[in-house]
Amino acid sequence: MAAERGRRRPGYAPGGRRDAILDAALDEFAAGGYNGTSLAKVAERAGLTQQGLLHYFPSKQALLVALLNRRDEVDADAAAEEDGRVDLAEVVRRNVERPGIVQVYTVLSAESVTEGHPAQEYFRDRFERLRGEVEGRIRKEHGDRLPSGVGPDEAAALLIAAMDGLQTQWLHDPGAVDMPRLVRTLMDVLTGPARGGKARDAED
Amino acid sequence: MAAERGRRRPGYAPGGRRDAILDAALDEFAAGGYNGTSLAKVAERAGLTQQGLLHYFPSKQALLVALLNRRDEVDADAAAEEDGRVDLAEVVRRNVERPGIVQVYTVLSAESVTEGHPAQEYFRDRFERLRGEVEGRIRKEHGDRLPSGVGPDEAAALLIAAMDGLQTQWLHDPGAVDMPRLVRTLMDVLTGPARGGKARDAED
DNA sequence: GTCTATACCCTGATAGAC
DNA sequence: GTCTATCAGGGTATAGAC
Repeated sequence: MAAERGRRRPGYAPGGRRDAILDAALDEFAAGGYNGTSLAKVAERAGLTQQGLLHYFPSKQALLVALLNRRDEVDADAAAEEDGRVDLAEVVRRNVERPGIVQVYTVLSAESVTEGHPAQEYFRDRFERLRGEVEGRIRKEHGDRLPSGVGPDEAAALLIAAMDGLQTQWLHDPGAVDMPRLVRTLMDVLTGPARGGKARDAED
Repeated sequence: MAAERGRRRPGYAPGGRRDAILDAALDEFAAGGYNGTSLAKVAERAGLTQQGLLHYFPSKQALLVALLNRRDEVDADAAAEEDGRVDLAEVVRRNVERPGIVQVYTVLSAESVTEGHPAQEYFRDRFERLRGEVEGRIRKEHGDRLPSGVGPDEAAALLIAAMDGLQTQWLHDPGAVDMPRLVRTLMDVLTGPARGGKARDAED
């Protein structure tokens, strides 16, 4: 389902040029943002020239869009594997091991609020979809009103916001915030006192 | 206290060139980020040439630093007026009226996690200071352990994170999230059931 | 499919006239 | 204090050889 997009997709297999370029773009956009990264840098990391890169992606903007779409496909595949669940605590645990991914996401989601940024629509839609998914999951698990008195829609927006904000703090100073623990804490507090399975493991 | 910095500060008064340039830089950095903004654009908005601008600020980096420092002074003055309190709910209420300010902050705080960004140190320090201030305020008002069982340090990191994350969502889609309401909700939930003065006003 | 060559514009910054 | 002139470099993108 997430596997076909264009007609034939030249070189999607591992080792394919297209994917190598997208990998390089991910690293470079993470390191410098979209505006701060040149096609030449991406190309060099992928092992070809800037003009060679433009054979696969006709413009810098197209490269960014392709990168974001690929991310969605990977996520969709992963979600399918674990049966459609959206376990935020698990997402956070994984993210701590992948600072690169976290950094592209953090940088691009903020950079894209600027005028005419090519990822504007992407992130607006993504936030909307994400809020809906998390809200639905909360509603299914805890009902239409959480014990804390908070609505599932509010809890969803707050959880997503906190995760993003914590990522920014964490990227600036990885030792300063314990993301998995804090997200766990917030979930516990939102979903009400001593509810939703095993609460905290450690005592403090 | 926050009023002197250099020796004499040429033209700090309203109408002063220096301040006009910083105002322009604020708007332009908000619209395009640091990397996405040229000195020429800032200069044009301020009503002089790029080279004229460089007479006041020797480099683009110096301009950014000056901008961030001025923001701190303004904040410090404002905080002094209301007697050192850090009322987050009030901050959010005000921010909704100033999308420009919110946008520079959001864009720059994320952009500055990139390699070699000139505002890295500024934001790392700012987050650290902010966490400390909010934690201290919570501790003074609610004690060393909140009724919810959450520590003041955790609550501080979460509140700041949620505010920043909500700003990003809000900038992408202003109608999608009610920032003041959501922050209020989070504060209530963190500080425990029906504590901390008047809880929610509306019923729903 | 990948390269060289190159067009064309924008960038931050310097030198120096007025 | 502000401008014109200018530099050296880098940006995206196109044309066309191989």
